[in-house]
Amino acid sequence: MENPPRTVRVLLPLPLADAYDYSVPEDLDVAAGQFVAVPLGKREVLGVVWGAGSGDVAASKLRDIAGILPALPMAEALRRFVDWVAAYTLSPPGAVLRMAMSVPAALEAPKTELVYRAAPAITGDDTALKLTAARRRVLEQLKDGPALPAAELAHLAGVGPSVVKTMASVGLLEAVERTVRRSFAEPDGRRAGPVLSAEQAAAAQGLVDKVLAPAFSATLLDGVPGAGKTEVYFEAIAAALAAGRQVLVLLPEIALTAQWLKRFEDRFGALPASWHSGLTGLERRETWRAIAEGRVAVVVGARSALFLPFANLGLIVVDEEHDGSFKQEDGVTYNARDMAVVRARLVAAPIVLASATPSLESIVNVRSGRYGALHLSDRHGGRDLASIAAVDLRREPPARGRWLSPPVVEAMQRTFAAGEQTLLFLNRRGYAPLTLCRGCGHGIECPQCSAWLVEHRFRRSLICHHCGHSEPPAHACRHCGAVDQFVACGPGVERLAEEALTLLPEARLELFTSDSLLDRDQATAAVERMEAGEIDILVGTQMAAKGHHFPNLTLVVVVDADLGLNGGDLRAAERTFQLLYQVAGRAGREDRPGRALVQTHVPEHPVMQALVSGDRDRFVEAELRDRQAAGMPPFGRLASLIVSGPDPAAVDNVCAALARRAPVQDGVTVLGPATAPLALLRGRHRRRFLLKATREIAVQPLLRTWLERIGLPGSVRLQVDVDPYSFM
DNA sequence: AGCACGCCGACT
DNA sequence: GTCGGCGTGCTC
Repeated sequence: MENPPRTVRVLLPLPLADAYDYSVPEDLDVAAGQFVAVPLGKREVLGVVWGAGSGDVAASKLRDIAGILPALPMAEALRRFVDWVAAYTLSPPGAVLRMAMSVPAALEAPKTELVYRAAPAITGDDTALKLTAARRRVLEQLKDGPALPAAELAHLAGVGPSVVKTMASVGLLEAVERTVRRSFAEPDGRRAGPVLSAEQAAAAQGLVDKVLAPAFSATLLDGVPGAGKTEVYFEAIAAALAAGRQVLVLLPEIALTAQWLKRFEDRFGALPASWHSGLTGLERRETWRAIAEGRVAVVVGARSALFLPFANLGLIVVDEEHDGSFKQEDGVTYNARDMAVVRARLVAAPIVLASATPSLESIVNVRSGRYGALHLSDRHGGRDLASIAAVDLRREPPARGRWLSPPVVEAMQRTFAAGEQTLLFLNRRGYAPLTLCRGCGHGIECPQCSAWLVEHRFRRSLICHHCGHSEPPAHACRHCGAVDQFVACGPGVERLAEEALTLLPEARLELFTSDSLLDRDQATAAVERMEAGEIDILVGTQMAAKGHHFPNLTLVVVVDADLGLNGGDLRAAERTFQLLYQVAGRAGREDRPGRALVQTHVPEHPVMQALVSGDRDRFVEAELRDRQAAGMPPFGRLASLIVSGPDPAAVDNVCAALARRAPVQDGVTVLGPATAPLALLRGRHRRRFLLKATREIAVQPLLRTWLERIGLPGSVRLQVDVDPYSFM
């Protein structure tokens, strides 16, 4: 009797609702986690065996698995992580799997090369075969060393390539096929670390204990800038390395700098593997494989590194854990910091969340006992925190058409005269955020978004910061036809640079933005010029503020501290405080505290008060009270829905259907539909709903029921964002 | 995500 | 008359 066909569920890296069943040919031996090739429609795609067949599709529809890929199977913990993230974010599991299969080339058989070794029965003093001097040198070379490729062997033995070939053909050498593997430098966890202060040593020991446990734990490492958080978590990394476990360090992309890598190399004698958008295809493939095979011990990367196939993960570190860029906003919307905690739990490993300005979420998690906490209150090098002063723009406004107030100008002049460096910080790219026509008063708008086009003089174009649309600067107004009547309104970093140069024409000034520094190398070079004192004034966006320490930087000017407070979303105050505190912390050097001048129209605002007084805790308490009173995160839960489409009527229809079926339940509030602040984005009209729930209520089942039977016309998209950060 | 099928404008 | 534009829908 014939066996019934075996079937398995195969998850495909596509945004399908669920895994598909496939039948398994007799001659294949499949196990959960294996990467397989399967037919899908007319093509063949790669997927992962997710488990036993579900049986809920007709046997006649089933197709055979085409083959098993010669790659290590995906570990169960990673498969469970994919399912977990999908369920939490309400994404199709395949869309999450896609992030865990970002390097399909790494699943193919690795390249091989022929290497040569001495044939077994032959030794260097066998005289039966013609052992010329050249041949003897070749065998000598192989005597104690590894097998080698022909070219390398010939070179090392000082013979021509033909000698090796002939030796192989007469049986003196034996060719073996070997897979080509890039080797990775091995950071040394046993190297002596720096001398730590008593406080640092105690915190480090706390983390080391967690690593040695080894079990899931989450610890918030909270320390003022300069307190040596990095040195402390490096000790945890050292312990993990010594225990033979892998380590993942997540950094915001922008903080993944040459300076951080150098500190790591100084401590461990080798660079970690880094994982970021700038890797080439080959680098990705080799790194991915080496991580899966456990040949890479430490990976530092941006949020996408969270989905790498670690063989033996023993520690996760999330540095700058408060940073908003851990939240992915497109595709699967997930927060890499929060999901990192989940991944740590699934592999039973400790996680360290480090920050000088922890998120309110993490602070509340510490208070509720879910996370442990370690505090560093001293600045290790004896360097004092910069003194922060607010400049009241209402009392001391800049000159007309200028953006720097008199006290700031004076401070810049003094700093320059003293041979020290200034950072002008303005979180706004380009020359001017708005271009108006004097003739009719119309601003130049993006044709596909409800947003102004930002003038970029550096790139000679008007650019939409939301969709990337760019057009040449106009001469005639499209509305009234007036020629050359355009006027730039408001400052961007480029305009600020112009002003700074009119104030200090002899100063060496550089722009530090993603527009002027096009890649990692250029950014590194600019940092090096700044470190070497070849720059007097650095004008930059937050790119300049994160992940760098400049020893001769003594003046930091926050040109528009109110910028982040506008719009007034949930996290505006928290985010502004974190950013400005971090920027201000750039000022100061070993022998002298720096100054930070914060230009604001609202010096009485709690954020400014907290910055000036240095009283972070009071600010945090006030903010927590407000959030609790409003039932907002971290005390309540939020999920946002964005309905978008090219046809506003179709979008409104979907919104009406959603509004009719909105959940009605104690502890749950649904706000909307409302026109999104970015009402038009890439030609799509957008409406928002916001679901607010108390902390005990899981929003996912609620959302699933709500959205279950909402029909979407093809052109209308519905985007779900659990724990939203952006309210645009 | 692809790749088909499908129904309306500019070409041989 | 067809070639082809991308809207809509399916893939175990």
